Order: sequence, then structure tokens, then C-alpha cells
Amino acid sequence: MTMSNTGGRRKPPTIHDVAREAGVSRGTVSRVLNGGHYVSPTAQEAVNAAIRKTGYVVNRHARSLITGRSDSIGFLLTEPQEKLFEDPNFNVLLRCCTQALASHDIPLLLMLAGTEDERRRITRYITAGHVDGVLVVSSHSADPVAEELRQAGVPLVQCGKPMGRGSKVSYVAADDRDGARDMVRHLLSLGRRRIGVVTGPLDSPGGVDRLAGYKEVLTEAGVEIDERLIVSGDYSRASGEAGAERLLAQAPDMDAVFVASDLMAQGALTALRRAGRRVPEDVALGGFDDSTAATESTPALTTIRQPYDRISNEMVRVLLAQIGGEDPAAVILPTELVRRESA
Amino acid sequence: MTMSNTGGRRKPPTIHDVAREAGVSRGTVSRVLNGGHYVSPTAQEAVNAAIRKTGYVVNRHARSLITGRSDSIGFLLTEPQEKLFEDPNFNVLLRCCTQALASHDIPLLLMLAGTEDERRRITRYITAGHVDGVLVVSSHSADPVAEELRQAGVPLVQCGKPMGRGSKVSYVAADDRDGARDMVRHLLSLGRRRIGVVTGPLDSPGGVDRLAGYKEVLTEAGVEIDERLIVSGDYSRASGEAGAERLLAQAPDMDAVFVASDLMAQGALTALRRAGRRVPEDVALGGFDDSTAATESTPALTTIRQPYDRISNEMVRVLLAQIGGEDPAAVILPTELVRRESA
DNA sequence: TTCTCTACTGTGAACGCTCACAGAAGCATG
DNA sequence: CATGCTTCTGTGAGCGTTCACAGTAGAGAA
Repeated sequence: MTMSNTGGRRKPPTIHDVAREAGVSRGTVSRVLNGGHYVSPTAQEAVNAAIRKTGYVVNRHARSLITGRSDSIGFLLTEPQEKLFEDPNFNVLLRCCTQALASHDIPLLLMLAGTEDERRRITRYITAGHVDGVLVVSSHSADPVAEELRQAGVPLVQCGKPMGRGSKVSYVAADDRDGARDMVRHLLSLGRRRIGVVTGPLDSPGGVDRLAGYKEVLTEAGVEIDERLIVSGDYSRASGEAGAERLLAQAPDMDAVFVASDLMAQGALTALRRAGRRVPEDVALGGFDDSTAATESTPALTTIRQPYDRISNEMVRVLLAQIGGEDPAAVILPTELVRRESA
Repeated sequence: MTMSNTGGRRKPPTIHDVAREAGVSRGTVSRVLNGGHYVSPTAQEAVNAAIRKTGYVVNRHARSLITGRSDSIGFLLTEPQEKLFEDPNFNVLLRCCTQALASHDIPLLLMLAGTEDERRRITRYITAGHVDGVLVVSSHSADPVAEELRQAGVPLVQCGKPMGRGSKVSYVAADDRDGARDMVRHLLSLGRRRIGVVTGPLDSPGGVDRLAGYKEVLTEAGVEIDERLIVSGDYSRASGEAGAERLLAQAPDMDAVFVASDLMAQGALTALRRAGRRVPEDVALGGFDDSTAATESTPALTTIRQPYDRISNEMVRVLLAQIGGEDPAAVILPTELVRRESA
């Protein structure tokens, strides 16, 4: 359609070529490129035609050199390497964020900070201004990298509530407490009363809030909180399996269990099956996340849906706003109960 | 340690500041930055000290503007969005490539080309020279995007053998044929003779080669090839389940099955279990990839290990060489049989 | 007319770096 | 002493863009 660069690599057209072609000045072309304010319709038209004809694409390096912006943003994952991709939530988040950024024509730089060395390298890279901002994802929200970046004045937004309540850092999170409440209410509505819970890590707000929701609903319903029905995990499949095992040992009469992530719920399913408990007949099982793990299991998991697409969009929106000079913001998004087979 | 950018964002030091600090010229600093040839030890030392003292980090945009290189490379995934992350192999590959690049201090730009729109946008972005080269990953190797980029003269390396035998495109792949041979030989050594196979997509060399290995070994062993023991899938879990079902219907006496990917093998496991076949007692099951799916299943999968870490390193090495002007290259890496529980 | 205001356009001057080139210094060779 | 060679260093130009500024033209008001 346009003059694409077939064959060898020739010198690409510059803004100057476009200007000459359109019979205007560089400045006018630049203005068209950047929103088109204060440009006559005639010039606008001529420039666009010239751009199409020459196949011009802006040289981002030249632009960045002068604007000081890189027009790219980083996606930072701070997890030990083994766990890095076990959790399907990371994948979904990565995919959604990439797409959300793509719609703004902003490339995403993937940054994996598993080891101490990598963290140093990446911190240096980011503080050097090679990206305009950072999307931070990590399951344990007390992240020193994020804090360091924040102090260096780098715009960033975290996925999930951060630990320190005082720190003014942007974040986007699902409503953990409310989601947990919905799930436990659902289990109660099924007639279950001996409801166990495998929590997330309790050094993270997400883990704490989901446990809080659990306790609240039980208390409101007049069901006594039994500490033997509460164990904690770290969102890994293995910890879900171990957690369910411990619960079965401590409270053999358990008739339902709320597991704070689908991946852990998968593990719990294994443990329950091994113990000869039928799901959902003997023990109703509720997960959290609605990740791919939920539909892959048999039985498919009843779970709380985290709106990852909306979370990603909001993260990008908040980050872009912050890069544009706005203040840090917190966004909490509603969850939704998804009924499948396990409860 | 050094003067890090604490607090607000001040103007970062330039090469000029370093030169002044070190008492040398810009040129000398630049030479130190780029390998340090033709620089006296004294100057070398002074410059390094000045860099440490000022906290200088090169401005990549200014450098790129003049060199024409972006010093970044793209990771292109051309798959429909749903499948994008279902396959754990993609995750591993992405992780390994990111790390391989990180060791060269090269950032990775993630590019997801699921829809036609995205493909156009990304092709445009790449041909505009915003990345120096591209790592291409896709399960169906007949990829129009890759071909288009290749014709535009963009350095790229594919993961897996490409379809057209004539096209001079770099690639790195595991030895599919040999891996399949190892697995089938192993199944034979277990005393199995009615060995089924669920192949990968037969419009891709990987799928074809694994099937070829299967047939070769059986023929060499004097076992007759039975077409009822051969069905094909598309590497998805669902297709593995359907494939195993079909095999059981067509050849109920099947005593082993070689499934061309671990994800499909997971599906096959479900089908076998549903049909009441014990694995490995009644039917021995062999997978391919040694992805996370292999250890997550019960029983854990005996499989053929694809050396993803080496594949990634080679992809990066070949790509960098090609960017440096060398000719396209093909690398085939050996696989390894990993015995677990399923066979 | 003259002035002001708005809408638009063109022109240097950067941005921070690398590269080519010229030149200096040191040393051996003719 | 001149010449060449090698090793090292500094300087000016320029990469392609944006930005600030100056300037023009036309419309409307005084």
C-alpha cells in the first residue's frame, strides 16, 4: 500500500523530507505529529499526505533526546525465578498490560528482578530514566525495589495494595475483603458451617484483607471463629496442598474451605482427593482470582473473579496520569463471584 | 554509595560533566564507554573514577540517534490471544530470553501479535527500526509476520524450524526427530508394542519431525505402523484429550502413547483416566517438552526435555551475530529423555 | 487608518552523544 | 635530522527531533 521498505535497508525519511514533500516547514510537520494544534486544515492535509507517501515514521530517539521522555514503560516483576511464571495471574497481567499500553502505542519493557544482581541492574536502568514509569507486580507487596524507585521519584503504580500505609504510592487492586466476603457468604448459603480457610501470605495486605473478609462474614452470621480452621499459605500450589492437609488434620469435620488463590485451590483439591473427600459433596471448595487454574481443574473451581483486564487498564491509566504530573492515586475494583462446580 | 538521585529529579550528568571531572575530553570518555581501545591506562582510570563519582549513565537516546541502533530487541509472539499463555513453554522461553538479553544489558520489548491490527502495528514499529532485531516465537512455524520482517531486512531468529525450506531465516530448535526417537525407543524397551501417537500440527516441521522419529524407530524395531494409532493435535490441552479419546476408540489395545507435547499429554491423561486406564500400568504415557506441565501432573510425566535455557541463549547469540553483520544461522540442540512416573 | 488580537508558520538553537579527522607525543628506523 | 609508525587525545560536525521565539496575515475594533 505505502512505500514499504522492501529489500535492503535504506535510509528512512526524516521530518525534513516530509516537510519538503508537503511544502511546509519542519515545525509544521512536528505540530501535526503532536496533536495538530495551531495548524491550518490545508497544511494538516498536506502533511498527512506526505507522511503516507514517504512512509515516514518518527524517530523516537531524536524525539526522546529532546523531550527527555522515553515513551516506553517498564513491567517489573520482583519474584524469585522459580515462582516467576508458576502463577497464571502474572501471565494474564502481563498480557493485559502489554495490550493496554499498545493501545497508547507505548512499548513495554519486561524486567525480571529475581536475584539481587538483577535488582541492582534494573534499578540503575530505571533511575537512569530509560523508562518513563514502571508497572510493579509482586505477590509480596512489601517490595524494597518499588520503595527505592519511588524515593528516586520514578512514577510507578503497584498491582495490589502496598504494605506501608503511610507511603504515597499509586496502586490498583481488586477488593480483596469484599471478594472474600462474597465467597464465604456463598459457602454459608450452601448450608456449610465448618468453613476452613487457607490464607495468602499475611505480610501482604491482600492476604490480610481476604482473611478479614472471611472472619467478618462468619461473625456476622453468628458462626464461631475456630483457629483450627485457619492456616496460611503463600499462593503457591504446594502451599495450598499442605494447607488443606493441615486443615483436615486439625478439623476433620470441615465441610467447606475458602482458599485464597486458585493455584492454591488446585493444590488443596489434590489433598482433598487424596484424603477421600469428594468436592463439592463432602467439602465445598472456593478459590480466588478466576485464573486459568480455575477452569483447568476438575471439578472446575467456584471462585472470585479479579478483573485483570480492568486492573491492567487502570494501572496504565494511573501511571500515565502520574507521568503527566498528577498525584499518585489508589484504585479499588469490584470482584465477582463465579459459580462453577466446586461449591 | 554513589550520588544516587535521591529526592526530586534533577538533571542527570552528561558525558561532558564526566569529561570535565576526569580532566579529559568527551572523545576519551566516549572511547572508555565503548570498549576502551586506544585509551591510556591513566585516562581510563580517571574516567572510571569520574563516572562513579558523578553517577553518570549513558543517555541511550543520544547514542541511538547517532549510531542508528536502538540497543533493544523485540520478543514477538504471534498467537491468538487465548492460546498466548496457555502453553507454559512460552513463559519459560520468555523468561530465559529476557535473562539472556539482560546479561548483554539489552532490554526486551514484548510484542504480542494476536490480531490482525496488532500485527500491522507491530510490523510497522519494527520495520521503523525501533528495535535492532526480533526473537520470533510461534507454534505454527509458517508465520507471515516473520517472513515480512525478513524481507524488510530486519534481523530475526525463529524458535523452531521454519516451514519453507528455501527461506534463509535463522532459527534455533531442539532436535525433534531425535527426541521422538528416544521416547519411542524407551516405550519399546518397556515391552510395549501397540504404541499410539498424538502428533503436533502437521503443517509445522516440529510436528512432522516428531512423527517421523516415531515411525522410524517402530520400523527399525520391526513393529508395523498402524494408522489407527496415529492422530494429530495442535499442542493444546484440549486437543490432547480429544486425541487420546480417538486413539482409545480406534485402537482399544493400545498399551502406550507418545504425545508430542506435555500440555497435550495432560489432556491425554484426563482421557485415559476417564476411560479407566491406569498410567503407566495399562498405558504408558510419554510427553514432550519437559515443561512445568510435566511435573504438575499426577503421575508426573516421563518426557523429552527441550533445553529452553540453551535455546534462548543460542537465539540471542545468533541474533546478535546477525545484527553484527553475520549470515543467518541454524542451530539444532540435543534433547534428553527424562524419566518420571508415567512411563 | 492604525492598532490589537488570533491563527498560523518558519527558523535557529538546542538535546547528548559518536564518529571522522587532525594533531601530538613517543620511539624506532633510515 | 628527517621520516615513519604507533598510540593516544581533542575538536567540530552532525544525528532527527522539539521548543521557544519571531514573524506574517487577516479579522475585527477603535
